[in-house]
Amino acid sequence: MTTIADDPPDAPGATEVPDATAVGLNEASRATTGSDAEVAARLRLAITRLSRRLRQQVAGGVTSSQVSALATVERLGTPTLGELAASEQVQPPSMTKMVVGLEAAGLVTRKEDDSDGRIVRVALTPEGRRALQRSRSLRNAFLVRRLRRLSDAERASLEDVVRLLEHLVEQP
Amino acid sequence: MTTIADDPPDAPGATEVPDATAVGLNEASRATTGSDAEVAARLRLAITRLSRRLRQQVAGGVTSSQVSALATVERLGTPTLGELAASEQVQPPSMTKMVVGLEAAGLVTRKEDDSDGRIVRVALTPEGRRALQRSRSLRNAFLVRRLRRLSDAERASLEDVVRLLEHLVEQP
DNA sequence: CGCTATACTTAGCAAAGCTAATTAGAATGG
DNA sequence: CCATTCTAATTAGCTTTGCTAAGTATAGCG
Repeated sequence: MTTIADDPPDAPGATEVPDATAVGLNEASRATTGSDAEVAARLRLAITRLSRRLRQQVAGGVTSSQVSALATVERLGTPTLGELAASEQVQPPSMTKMVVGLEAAGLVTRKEDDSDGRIVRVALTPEGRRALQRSRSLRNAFLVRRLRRLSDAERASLEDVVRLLEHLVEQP
Repeated sequence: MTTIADDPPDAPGATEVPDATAVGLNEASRATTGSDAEVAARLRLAITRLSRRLRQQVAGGVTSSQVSALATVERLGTPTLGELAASEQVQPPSMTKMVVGLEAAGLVTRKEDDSDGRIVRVALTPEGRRALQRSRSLRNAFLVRRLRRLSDAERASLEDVVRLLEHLVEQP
């Protein structure tokens, strides 16, 4: 069961956004608003391509997915492999593979749980923590460079954008 | 452990508040963002995870990357393979492979250019066009459902968000 | 005509995901 | 207390999507 599949057949286009100008972006082009579906389509394509670009930035010998996993380990403390997989929204076997790689690279440790031998707990090594930080500065340089070229208004709303995307991801 | 004094105080995913209304958007004052680097880090993680989710939605027998390519072909008319690769920001060999797949699936045609035998032009077939539309409704349903759950303020700024992301992607 | 430049393809590899099946340990019921 | 069943992780094998390096074919130029 892929967490994602089904959903209510729902529902009418709860479309049109009344008060624009919410974020200080160019309110000129707002008139051309498309339907939810159209915005969704564009969002999807943009995400797909941007992600592609980011994935290629394999800086500091750590890949994008690895950084994501490391960041989640950091956030959760010493999660079980299953918790980690759930948090990253991948299947357990995928996370096993990822963690094996990270362990081989010396970035995390795996340790059987004391009270339950089935459980594997994952923790950051000092190297892992360093890699995470290095990645934060190094790899993000690419993005930061691009962010710099945005207009002031866009930059100003960036944090909101991020919040929105995070919110979108976190939904069940 | 520790040994690592200077860690950024908060982890990227640490916005542990998936509460819709809690995400207060806009307010010009928000321009006082965290550092560029920190916002960039969060943006990257959000993009990575969201893209992962979207990729899993392989609806209608067409994958996410295929849809992206089809959409670009539609947008460009009958691009050369090189133009298509550039537009999708992948290397030519990757696009060759992709197009071979799409052709095998009957979604595009490949045809040598009349005046230049080296050039291959790609065009949508009627099936390709249909697949694109089907995907737009089918696959986007997933996103649309999520978008519906956003707060009004978030929804209001969605189009700006998309514009910003598109802008980010398009940069050279 | 021969050389170079361009456009695409082939070959081979790697990352990151999946499902199905297996193994090992925990929990439970007769 | 053992057999069964459930749970957590792993193994095996596959797919998609990307890459680089090297090859092929055509164009264009001197």
